[in-house]
Amino acid sequence: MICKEAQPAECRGRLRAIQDTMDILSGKWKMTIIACLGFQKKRFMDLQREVEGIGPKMLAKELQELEINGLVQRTVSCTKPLTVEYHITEYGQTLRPVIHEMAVWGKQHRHRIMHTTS
Amino acid sequence: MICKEAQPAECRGRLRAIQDTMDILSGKWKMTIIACLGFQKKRFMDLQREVEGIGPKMLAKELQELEINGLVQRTVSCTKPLTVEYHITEYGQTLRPVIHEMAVWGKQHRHRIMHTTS
DNA sequence: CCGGATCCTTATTGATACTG
DNA sequence: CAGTATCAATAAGGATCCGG
Repeated sequence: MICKEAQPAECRGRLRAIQDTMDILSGKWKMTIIACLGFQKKRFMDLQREVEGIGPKMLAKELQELEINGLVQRTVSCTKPLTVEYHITEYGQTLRPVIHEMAVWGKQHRHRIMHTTS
Repeated sequence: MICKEAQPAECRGRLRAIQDTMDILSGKWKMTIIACLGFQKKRFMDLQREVEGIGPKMLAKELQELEINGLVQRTVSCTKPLTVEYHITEYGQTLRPVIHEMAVWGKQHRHRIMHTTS
C-alpha cells in the first residue's frame, strides 16, 4: 500500500474517503452514541446516562445530525408521558466494522498506557 | 454482540475504549494526517498540500498532539534551509485497520450519497 | 419524560501576517 | 521551509426556563 509519486490519485481518493467519514463522525460523541445504540434501541435518558459526560443539549444535537445522515432513526410513541426511542438504521449498521476496530484499538491503547512510563 | 441488561459492564468497557480512541483521534484532521503519512514520510508543506483545507496552525497543532501520543515522529535535519520530516511510528501503524475501515466506509458512503435522492 | 429556546462562558478553528 | 503570533469567527458546553 505504498504510494509512490506515480499514483497520487489513489492517495487522494483514500484521503478524501477518510475525510468524508470524519465529517460525519468527527464529533466527540457520535461514535460512542452509535456504539451504544448498536447493542439495542434506547431512549434519550438512557443514552445520556450511558454516554457519560454528555449533556442533553449536545446529545440532542448529535442525535439530530446522526438522524439527518440516516444513521439513526427516531421513533415517537404518543403514549401517556411520551416516549421517544432511538435505534440504529440498517445503514448505521454498516459502521459496525469501523466501530469494532476502534474499540479494539482503544482497548489495547489503554493497556499500553498502563504498562509504559507507569 | 447484543448487550442485554445482564452484562452492562461489557458495554461500558466497549464504550470507554471507543471514547479513548476518539479522545486521541477526534480532530477533524488527525486521521487524515495519519493516513497520509501511512504511505511514506513527508515534510510539513507536503502535508499541508495533501491534507487540503488545513492551515499551518492546525497542522502544527495536530502534529504535536500526534507526536505526544507517540503516533508520529518528528525528525529535524539541520541542513541549509532546515528540513523537518514526519513519519508514522510503529505504534501509529497499529491504527492501520481503523484507517482502513474508515476509508472503506467513506468510499461506499460517497457512492451511496450520489445514488440516492440525487 | 423529551427535548426546544435562550443566554453565557470557554475552547477550537481559521485567515493573515510575520520570523528564524 | 517550518512554523509562531495575533485577531476574529465559530463551535462546544453548561445553566436555566419552558412547552408538549
